[in-house]
Amino acid sequence: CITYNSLINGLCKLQRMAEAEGMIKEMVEKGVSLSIEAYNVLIDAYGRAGYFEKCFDIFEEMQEDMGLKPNVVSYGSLVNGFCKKGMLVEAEALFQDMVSRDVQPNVRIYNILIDAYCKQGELQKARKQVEDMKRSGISPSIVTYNTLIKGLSVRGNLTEAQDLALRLRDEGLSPDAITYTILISAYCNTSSTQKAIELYKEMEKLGLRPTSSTYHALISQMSIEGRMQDAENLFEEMLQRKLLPD
RNA sequence: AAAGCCACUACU
Repeated sequence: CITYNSLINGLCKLQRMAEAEGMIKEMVEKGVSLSIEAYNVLIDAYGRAGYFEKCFDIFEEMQEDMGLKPNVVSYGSLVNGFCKKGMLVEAEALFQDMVSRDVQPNVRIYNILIDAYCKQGELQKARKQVEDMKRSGISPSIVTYNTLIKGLSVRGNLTEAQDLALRLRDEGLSPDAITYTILISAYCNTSSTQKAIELYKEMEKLGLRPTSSTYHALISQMSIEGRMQDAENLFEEMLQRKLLPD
């Protein structure tokens, strides 16, 4: 099962979807039972490529051939495909369709929608989606917060982004390396270098591992400011951590 | 060792 999945997944990632699909057809003909995961990776790959018709075909095929009902991952994959192409109307419609079929949403599919709203600059809709999610009994995850924090940062609302980063603790969550990297990059981009450095230190204190993009943001900002020694020190530190410069 | 190896967030 895992081997089939990784094989199909590998083919999909290599954009050899026709082969992946052919393999599935062959398996169906031989009467080999296919997992829902195998179908889902196919939906994901076609969705990312924008072949939405194909996705709907697969939704039907999986039911007809294997009696598999699409689950939240099947829907999530296609909703994500729509969202990444900016097709929010279709994404919302599909989400509603899923709910009407009694497939329970989870935090991840909400996050997909929330991210799409943020990327379109629809912060109000994003927040509303978070409220809807909470009301239906689903708690936000750190990804939910990171998504909102990024959305706010991009629109220059760093104050609120920073505030959210504090408030996520009220939900029993802890910021992760991505939370810090988003904020550090945002502060660097607005030349609030001191603030960025403070966050970097805080991150260290919490034992969160900076990534190469965390360093990249700090080092390039320091270079811009002519703080070559600081930049070099950070560069050394990055190398010591076996992170490659990007 | 166990887990994980089907969809979500920074950078790419």
